[in-house]
Amino acid sequence: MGTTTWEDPTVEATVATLEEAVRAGDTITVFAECEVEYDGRATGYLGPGERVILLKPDGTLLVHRPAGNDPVNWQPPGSTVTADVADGDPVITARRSAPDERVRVFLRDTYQLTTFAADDTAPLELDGTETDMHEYILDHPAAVDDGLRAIEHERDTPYGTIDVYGTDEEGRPVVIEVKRRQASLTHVDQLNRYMEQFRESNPDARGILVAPAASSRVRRSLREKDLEFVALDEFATNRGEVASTTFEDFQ
Amino acid sequence: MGTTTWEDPTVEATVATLEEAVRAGDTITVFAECEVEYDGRATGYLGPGERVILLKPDGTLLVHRPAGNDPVNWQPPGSTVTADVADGDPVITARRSAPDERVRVFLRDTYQLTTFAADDTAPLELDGTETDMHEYILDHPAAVDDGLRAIEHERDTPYGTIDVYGTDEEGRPVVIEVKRRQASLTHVDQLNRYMEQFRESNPDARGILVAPAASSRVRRSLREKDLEFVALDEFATNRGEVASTTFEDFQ
DNA sequence: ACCTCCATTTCGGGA
DNA sequence: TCCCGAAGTGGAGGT
Repeated sequence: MGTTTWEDPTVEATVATLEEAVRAGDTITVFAECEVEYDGRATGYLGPGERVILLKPDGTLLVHRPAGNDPVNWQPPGSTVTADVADGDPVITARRSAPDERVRVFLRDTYQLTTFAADDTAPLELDGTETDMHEYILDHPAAVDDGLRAIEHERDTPYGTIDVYGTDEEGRPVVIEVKRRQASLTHVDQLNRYMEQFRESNPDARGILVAPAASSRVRRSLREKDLEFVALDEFATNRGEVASTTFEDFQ
Repeated sequence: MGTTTWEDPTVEATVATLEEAVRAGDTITVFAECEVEYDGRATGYLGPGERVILLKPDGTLLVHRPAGNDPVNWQPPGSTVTADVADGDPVITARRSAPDERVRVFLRDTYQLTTFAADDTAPLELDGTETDMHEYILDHPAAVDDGLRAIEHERDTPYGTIDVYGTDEEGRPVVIEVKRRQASLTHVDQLNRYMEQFRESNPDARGILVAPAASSRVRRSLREKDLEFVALDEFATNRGEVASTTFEDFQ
């Protein structure tokens, strides 16, 4: 709790502060002009520019430009972060193995450095995921097919995991693939992969793709493979509305 | 260039500074204890905790916990960011349409706030991508199949784009799907989708999945669909080695 | 705007 | 550890 900030720190102060903050398990930001080098699964180089660098106690390193959702360079959790001097400038190195890769940030001009002993244990509560949709179907099988029953969840097969499994009114096996957003051809592929295998031993099995919507192309592809589509609105997952939800709703 | 920092700003100063910095197009970080509410494609709530909030002039909002590569809450570029007061605390709101969604960050205790007029136009140079692997195959077709020739790149078909296309020693068409990492069942699906269509007019066409490795399940699935697998090491993309690459290599 | 597919995808769960 | 599939995926490129 609480932050400590250095403005325009010297090279020595930057390195010493980074080393100490990493050792202490602080969360750190650095505002600097820098160059970035990455070597691992791919190889990258980013020329000089002004960025925000974020270091976390779990070994995460993020380099953010002034635009874009994703960091321009990064190293995921589990990396080892060190600071030293090269060619008279501070260098932050984040390295990990499995895969063996390394990011190095060359601080050409360090404007500001902040350390922060952050404490955060609150869990993120998230509703409206695909799992929520699975549960909705388990609770309301008729929303997918009249007479659907004997429901099973996350059934493992040699060709992947079936989202929801059951039998229909006539006792035929039903394999259901659930998507929380617009269905695509890859989703048809996925269901088809299960069904090709499943129908070898259950020729009359039905395969149903459940999603809020599907293009005509997806629907055609399903028909060609003798598969079905059921539109189940995403709001079936009980999520709120942007316009009406307020902070108080969570209290 | 240069940063301005406020320590423990008042509620009024926080809101005024945020509004001014957003208007000015600054990149902003806030260290604070906060709660976060999200409503849009899904619905989320994150209880009190100490986090780093990053705001960018393109409308990006990121809320980072002290652990994890990904932000715990975010709003992608294009969002409209505003600051106001609710229940006596500063609130940052980032909203966008298409999809209509909103993130609100309730600052319960603002430790520090920094604004940064960052200038960064350097392009990221990245090698070792899948495109690089395509080019390697075009230059070294024998690495995939002896006698492979008449190579074409990114060949459009009515059912998707084929990574690499050619003919083999016997003149049979060859469709190649390239993956820069371990092949998975979804990659088999993708190649199979092209091949099902392609073989309707070219029954003797070969389909090859090229990747650094593939599980036995993937290999079995390929065999069953009369498709082939060729292991092509990722280092074939000419990328460097972690142990030997230095900053000087880029100069 | 929709669709497709890559990504240094990351992340979580299960075997 | 590997493998598989979801993600509020984001981002790019084409139509």
